[in-house]
Parts: sequence; structure tokens; C-alpha cells
Amino acid sequence: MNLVLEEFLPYRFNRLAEALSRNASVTYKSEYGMTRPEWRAFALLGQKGTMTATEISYYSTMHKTKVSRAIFALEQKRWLVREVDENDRRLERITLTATGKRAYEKLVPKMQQIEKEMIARLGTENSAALFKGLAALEELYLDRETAARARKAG
Amino acid sequence: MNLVLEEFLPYRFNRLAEALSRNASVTYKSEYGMTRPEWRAFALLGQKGTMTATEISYYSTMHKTKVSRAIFALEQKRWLVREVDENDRRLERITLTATGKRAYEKLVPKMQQIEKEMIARLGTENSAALFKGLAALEELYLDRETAARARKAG
DNA sequence: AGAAATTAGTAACATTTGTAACAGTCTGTT
DNA sequence: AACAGACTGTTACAAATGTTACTAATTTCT
Repeated sequence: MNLVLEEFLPYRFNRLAEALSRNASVTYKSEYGMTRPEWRAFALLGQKGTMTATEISYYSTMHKTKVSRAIFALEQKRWLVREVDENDRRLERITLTATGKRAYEKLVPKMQQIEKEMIARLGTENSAALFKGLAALEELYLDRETAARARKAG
Repeated sequence: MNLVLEEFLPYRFNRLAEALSRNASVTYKSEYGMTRPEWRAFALLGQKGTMTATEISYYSTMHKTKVSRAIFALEQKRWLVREVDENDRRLERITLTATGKRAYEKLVPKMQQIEKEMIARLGTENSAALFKGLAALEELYLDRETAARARKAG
């Protein structure tokens, strides 16, 4: 009858997720004034091009109201524009503006650098172990489609 | 210039942390009506015995206002009592009541079972890899003391 | 065709969380 | 002793998030 909180896996994951996010967010927060939901939507738009809010929600695993607010904020910054889809007028096609794309091109290398340094500090062996473990967990704990996307992404 | 959100480590950690927490919280939420902050404080009190709010905050990595609210809720449930420390009257010594301890003894095995099943599903090899990777990350990304505690905890 | 159900996105409301200020207590210096 | 500074825990206020309800558009079913 002895549970040690610090060894409890969900707690360890939460603590690490917070630490890694804090570490990564320094750049997009301080240099670009973005929140985490904004960063996620922004990263997806840069990655995939035109998307709808529902698609952003799906790929970012964020609730649609959160996405709605993030998109609004990015729109205020003039980093994206919306266009009503003429075939289905419920949909809004969301696309980064030229300004938004420039910001994306400047921000992404910095974010990649952060991740690269993290993996470098971990070392080859530890990061191989980590990635193996993460992939296995994702397979088990993310819904089938999400896991398939993660697996395919490698 | 191509960042894939689903491969981005902080995002993967956040998504998994959410999934694992959701999975674990089913039990303490539905059966015991506890929130996550309450569960963390409760688990620590059961684990370590009498503590102060500051100590709970330290070991749970939760802000003191969050701890304050969690303690208040657990007190309403009659699961803990406070006693002002006579040597330093700023401090409150917090201890589980007999009722609280009974709940702890009933809840902990269930939570351990959840974790055990998770590790079993992962398999020996994957969980070994996962634990190795997590330990290495904690070493790098949690502050020195926290990491030392985690390492010592094994 | 036309009613009923579904979908996309937003808005209103409630809850949770974070930030800043606070009262009470203790410590150290003079 | 008395003052400044630091510490513990709570409270008041602000910001973020989640839940529900809604409008408008589309699809489905009869």
C-alpha cells in the first residue's frame, strides 16, 4: 500500500510535458507573443497549408473553441486569412498570409533547434530508448487514427 | 523548413500526458469525486504522512494557491485535518483523518493496478526503453533537486 | 420536396487556473 | 525592543479553459 507520486507514470508525464513545453514556449512566447494554442494552430497551418478550423482541431487535439480563439488571435496579428468555402459555405478555408509565412519561416528553425539540442543532450542511446517507448505508448493510448498518424510520421 | 507538429517532442509529451491522466483520473474522479490537484495532494499525504502546504506544493509541483484549494476541498470531505504548528504558528501540519486513510488504502491499489496494466500492455522491452528515456529526460529537464528525488525514487 | 438530423464555427456562461496583494508570523539586525 | 525583510497560507482579481447553447448551412431520410 505504498504509492510514490514521483514514480507514478501519469504524474511523471505531466511534469515532463510541462517542463518541455515551458522550455519550448520561451521562444514563441517572448519573441512572437504567441500562446500555446496559437503556436499549435500556426505550426499546423505552416505545415499543411490551407485548413479548416475542424481540421486544425483534429490534428492539434484541441477543442474547437480553443481553436476558434487561437485563429481569431492569429487573424488579429494578420498572420492568417479566412475565406468561406464556396462549395460548403459552413467551412472557412484558413491560410497563412505572406506575413504569417515569413514568421513561420523564421520561427520553425528556432523550434527545431530547441528540439535538436534536447535530443543531443539526451544522447543517442537515451533518445532512441525514449522514442521507442513513446511510440509504443502512443500506439496504446492514442485513439487508433491518431496513433496511425503518429506512427506513419515516424 | 518543415516542422511536423505530431513529431514535435513537447507536443507528443503533452498529448500523451493528457491521455494517461485521463485514463488514470477515471477512477479517482468517478469513484471518489476528486480532481487532479486533490488526488496529488491526497497521494502525497498518504505517502508521507503529516505535511505542510508548502511541502505538498514542492513535491507535487503545483502552485501554492492550487494546493490551498485542493486542501480545502479535502478538508470539506473530512479526509484531512490541519493543526497549527506551535513552534511556528505560520505553518499548518496537515494529516489524513482515519476516513481519509481508509479512502487512501482503497484507492491506491486501484491506481497501482492502472499503472501496472499500462506497463503490462507495453511489454517488458518497451517499458524498459520508456523508463530509461524518461529518467534521462528528468535528469536534464527537471531542476536539480527534483531530478535527484526522481532518480533516487528509481 | 420538406422535415429531421448533422456539421462548422461562434458566443454565452461556468469553472479552473494563474497573478498580485494581503494578514499574520517569524528572523535578523541594530 | 523595534524595525526591515522574509515566509506561510488565503483571498481578490484577471485570464484561460471547458461546457452548453446557438446560428447558419448542409445532408439524410421519408
